Amino acid sequence: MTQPAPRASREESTLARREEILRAALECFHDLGYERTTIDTIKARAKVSTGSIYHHFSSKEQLFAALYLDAIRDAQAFGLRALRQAKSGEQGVRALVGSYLRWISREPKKAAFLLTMRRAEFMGEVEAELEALNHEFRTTLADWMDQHVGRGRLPLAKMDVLMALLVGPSEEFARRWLRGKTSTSLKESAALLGDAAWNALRALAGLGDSEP
Amino acid sequence: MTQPAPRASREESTLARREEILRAALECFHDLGYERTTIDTIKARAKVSTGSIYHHFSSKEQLFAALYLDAIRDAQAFGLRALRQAKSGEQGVRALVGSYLRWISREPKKAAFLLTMRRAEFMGEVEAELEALNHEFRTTLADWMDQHVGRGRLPLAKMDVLMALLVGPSEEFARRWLRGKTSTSLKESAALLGDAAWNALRALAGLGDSEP
Amino acid sequence: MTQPAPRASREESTLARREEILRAALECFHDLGYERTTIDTIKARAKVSTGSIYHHFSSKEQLFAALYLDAIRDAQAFGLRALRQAKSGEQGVRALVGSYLRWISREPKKAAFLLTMRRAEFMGEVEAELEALNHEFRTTLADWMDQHVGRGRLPLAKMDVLMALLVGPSEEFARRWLRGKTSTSLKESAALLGDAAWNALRALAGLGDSEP
Amino acid sequence: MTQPAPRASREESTLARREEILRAALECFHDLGYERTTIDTIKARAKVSTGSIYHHFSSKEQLFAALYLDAIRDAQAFGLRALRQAKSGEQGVRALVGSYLRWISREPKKAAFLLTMRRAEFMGEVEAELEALNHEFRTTLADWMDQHVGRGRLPLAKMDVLMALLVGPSEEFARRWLRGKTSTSLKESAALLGDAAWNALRALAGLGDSEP
DNA sequence: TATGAATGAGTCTTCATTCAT
DNA sequence: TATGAATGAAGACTCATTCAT
Repeated sequence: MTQPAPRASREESTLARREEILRAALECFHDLGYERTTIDTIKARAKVSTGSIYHHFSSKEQLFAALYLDAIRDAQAFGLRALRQAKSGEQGVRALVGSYLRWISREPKKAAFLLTMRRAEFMGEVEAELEALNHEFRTTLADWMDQHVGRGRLPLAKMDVLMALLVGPSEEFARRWLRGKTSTSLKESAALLGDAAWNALRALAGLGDSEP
Repeated sequence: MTQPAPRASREESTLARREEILRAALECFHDLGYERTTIDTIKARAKVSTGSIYHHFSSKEQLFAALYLDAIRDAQAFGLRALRQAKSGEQGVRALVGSYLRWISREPKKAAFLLTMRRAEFMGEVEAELEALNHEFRTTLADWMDQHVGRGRLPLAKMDVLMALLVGPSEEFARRWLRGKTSTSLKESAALLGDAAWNALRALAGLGDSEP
Repeated sequence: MTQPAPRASREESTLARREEILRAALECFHDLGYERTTIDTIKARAKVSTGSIYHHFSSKEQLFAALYLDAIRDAQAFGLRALRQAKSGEQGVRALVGSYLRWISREPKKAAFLLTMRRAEFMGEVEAELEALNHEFRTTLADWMDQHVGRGRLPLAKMDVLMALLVGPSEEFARRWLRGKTSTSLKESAALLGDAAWNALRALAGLGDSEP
Repeated sequence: MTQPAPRASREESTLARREEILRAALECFHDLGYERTTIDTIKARAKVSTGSIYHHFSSKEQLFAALYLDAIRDAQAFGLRALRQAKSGEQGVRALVGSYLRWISREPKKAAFLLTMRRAEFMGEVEAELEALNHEFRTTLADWMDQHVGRGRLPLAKMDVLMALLVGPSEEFARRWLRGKTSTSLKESAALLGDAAWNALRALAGLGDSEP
């Protein structure tokens, strides 16, 4: 049932090396930005050889894109997990906002990557995967809303704005928090941002002040 | 007897050339991104010489930063003008949101620059000016709130979150709109985003459903 | 007999400007070297405009060459004056060495220029003048030797070596002194260097220990 | 069973490439001067890539400095070897002068580099090594003098001047010879320059006409 | 797979020089 | 004559990428 030891160890170390490169690259991009980060910078931080980086990633842009995908996958998984466990509409919205902020505080570098380093030009190679992720997220969210908020209550035309109202404030606040420009902590802001998200949703869905 | 013409023409053409470079650079950065835009690209689009670009801007990064400052100055001026003309709190908040969205639809490239191209690494040289602009904006907004919403109603600790609630949704929506990913137009979204901003402010300030 | 004032003042100021540029350029080249000195550096130090520099000198290389000529003319004039006043061979040789060292201590930057900054590649434009200066110096010196040391005592074949023996040590010492690498002062060294020059000349000329 | 060949070949070729670059650069600098030599010139003459030059040397200036160090190391080693083999003071001084001139005739380009191309501005990066070389040379020479000329006969204060008297004439003569401005050959001049050096040393040390 | 020397196209930037005012 | 903005050729240098070992 166990795999032959040597082979596993080879694969493990290979995987570990790939992870190490990703980790180092994330730090470099975060600290220096895309253009000030060179393959040499990453090589030095990851303590691997140039060739090793190119063995795992086909180009600098692709490495960047891989990190972006990684971050978005992480954040979405975190959010969806919270949503699925929620019993009511209100609880779900608050959980979504809260878990997003919690993820940001746990993975500030990934979050900074997601929120401030997007490079549309580099996404070409991973666009399909990116689309798939976003589609799944939006579909899941829409389904959940149908169930918990009421089918048909949110016309498609308003979905765009709704998304912006749900995540916009959290992302904007997080962006400022990541720059160290807030006096409020992420945790403190979670309740207020959750309130606002829920209120906005209620208003948009034309619900009364309280759910029956 | 005075000779204003020649002198003015030299100064004018000098200024014009600077503006032309900025305009061309904005387009290039917008269309190609920072790293795919070369000085040669800008030079060709602005129809100036390499040296001329470096006569007006000390580096590619500084040119980028100048554009960023330009955009932020533009957007803030637009928003503050709307705010100052407002007679009531509600009107002011709606005007702020509305005018911001209107500015975005009028200057989509500057807006894209502001919302999607920020490069913290490049701001070093203009950080002071950037700080000054932001400080003035926040101060003006806070003063206005004191007057129209009620002094003391918005504790400082909540200002961070309030700002995020006011502009976050508009910016998030605009980001998606600029990417062509929305089915709603900016204009249509303005009312909903204005509602939401005003509701969020009311909730945060603990105001009742209607202002007396 | 006097020239019209305005004209004189114009010419004077023009000359003064030229001198000012030369002075500034000498300092810049001395402090920074040729390639680290830009026209802008000189312009800033001389407090003149770019155009003004090009009004007086046709190129950076020519300005450099002008300074070189200036320095060599200065040094030679100084040396020849001393030589002409000498009554005997010994006195002449010592005076030559001594006055050279004195000039170096008075004009250390010009001396450094002469001794450490020669750029053969740049001398093209002033080669003729340079040749003329050197020819005159060598001729005068040879004539003087004929008179004071004895016609025919110094075969032409040995003139090369003689020149090296007369000025080589002083220049080598001066080079080190200019770099601040000597513990002896120029003044202290003058007597020893004068002795050596005279001894070397005597030996080469096959003279006895003392002149009759 | 061992595989020394491939590994050695990699190292060898790496070293060889570095040497090749140095050789080509020496020729280029010699023929064209520093500023008229471009990296492209060197690359063409050495038949290597631009990147390879920068793999071995961090900048054009540093490449220049490396050549300077190389030349000085070469010349000093040559001189010191001659000195060490000498049995007496006189023989040593003559050997030093003679071997120096012989080195110059064998390595005229390196010698020209040393004697006419020094750029103090570029030495920053190799200053320590330069100091070390010069210190070793002077120390060795001083020790040798102590043994062969007589301890204490040469007060430190005169060492500066002595050095200038020993090498100044040879260097000055060589400079003119390298420019093709001498009618005497290096070889012919060696005897005269050796005589003069020895006489100057004797005079400075206060020795009589002949060593006992 | 790993390594790191080699590559060379591509860029930013500099700076001597010109010239309209 | 003086000015300094404009020019653009030229150059140093970088750095992603390749590939022989």
